[in-house]
Amino acid sequence: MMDGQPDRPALDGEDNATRKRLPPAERRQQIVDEAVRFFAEVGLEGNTRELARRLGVTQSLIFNYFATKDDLIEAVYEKVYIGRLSPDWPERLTDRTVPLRQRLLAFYTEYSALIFEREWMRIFMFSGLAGASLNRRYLEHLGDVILRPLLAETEALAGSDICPKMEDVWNLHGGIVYIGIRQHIYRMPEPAQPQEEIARAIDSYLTYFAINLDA
Amino acid sequence: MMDGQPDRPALDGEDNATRKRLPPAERRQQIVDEAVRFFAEVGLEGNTRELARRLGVTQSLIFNYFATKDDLIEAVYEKVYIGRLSPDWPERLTDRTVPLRQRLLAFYTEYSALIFEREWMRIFMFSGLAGASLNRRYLEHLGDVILRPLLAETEALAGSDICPKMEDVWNLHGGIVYIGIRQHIYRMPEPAQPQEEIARAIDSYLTYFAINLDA
DNA sequence: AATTCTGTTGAGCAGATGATCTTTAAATCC
DNA sequence: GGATTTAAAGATCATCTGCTCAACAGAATT
Repeated sequence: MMDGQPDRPALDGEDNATRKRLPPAERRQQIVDEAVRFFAEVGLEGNTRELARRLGVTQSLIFNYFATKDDLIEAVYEKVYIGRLSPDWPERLTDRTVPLRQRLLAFYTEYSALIFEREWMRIFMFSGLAGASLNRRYLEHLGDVILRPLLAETEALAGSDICPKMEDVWNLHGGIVYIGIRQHIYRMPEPAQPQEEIARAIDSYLTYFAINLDA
Repeated sequence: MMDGQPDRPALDGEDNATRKRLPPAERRQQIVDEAVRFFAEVGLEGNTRELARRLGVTQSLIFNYFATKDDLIEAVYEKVYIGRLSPDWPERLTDRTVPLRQRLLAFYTEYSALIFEREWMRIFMFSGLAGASLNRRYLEHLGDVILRPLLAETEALAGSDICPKMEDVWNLHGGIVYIGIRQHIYRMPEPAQPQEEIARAIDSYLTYFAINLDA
């Protein structure tokens, strides 16, 4: 710093009292939480000084909790990826006492509520572009525990002469995810009825395989 | 530079002869071309020294052709975005002497050949994340000149009681584009039969509106 | 109240990065 | 062939950025 100004700026309001001497676990989490917001906004190349400014702490403090910036980013990944895929979905998706359409609606209603979130969408995209293996692993996992079972359910009910394939399930999934991409990556206006949009995508999928929407 | 090494590194083979004193227009284009490849690979925050190294020129030369790095990025956008949407598609998509399925297949075959390209896909995504207005403008344009006409064509042929909406067209489009995203952003393995995948997405779309696939 | 412990700060380093400017040398003109 | 023009190189600046470390001060312990 040229002018001798320390890295720690004037605090912007609110947390003037809470700023000092937090229990390490709490401070660490505070840093990760803010880092998620920050990196989601500006990208993973956002600098640690700006992040520190937003936290109302010095930049050096961050390196007290994370040896390197990459470690911090790793913690951000963890925070963002963990728990995104609820483990009970595979079971609920294959519960044949419930109509398939209803299962699909339930799943994509919950799932879209989880992922149509600016922070998740953008960090997922940033990390994907950066080549993080987490993305591929996440998608492979999704393919295994959600989409593949879904294909089996479709096969079990398919009435037409068209044989369901994995690509069809990916197409259903992609069409729905693209709603979130348009909104949060390209910042297009939020759709008026995202729920209905999802429902129509599901109906289109089911209709293609001549599956009755009521069962 | 600590060791007095100039910014210009040893040339990597091939262009040892062509390296000097090109006509300005040619050099400028050479820089933009390489910048597209480079930024597509590492992101828009890729540094100019590395870019210069790849070009086999000094870093300062780049600033002889572009006042700022932002100007260079602007030129990259131009190069990548220009001509991506062929002006004769709106006409061909509305040519009702051809079956709609055939028109859709022709369009998405050509369009996917254009956009399922790593450079385009990634620069489009990088610029979208960076908040470049070009993205939104491009998508709005696409909506106006491609998707909206497509909706009209669908309406004209729709046989079922379901009224086609713009969201349905976006869903078709999104599902197809997502194939490219999976491949080039998340680096999933290339689909075995992208053409067939596209055809099935189109058929699913048409079937939903009870449109005969042959007309 | 004095001491110890430790979360936090302040100052600064080394290397990276966008940008500038003087100098060099390849091509063109006379 | 010498002078002129102008791409391109070389050197360097100011700032930024990840990271380090000694010093400080708030809280717990005795």
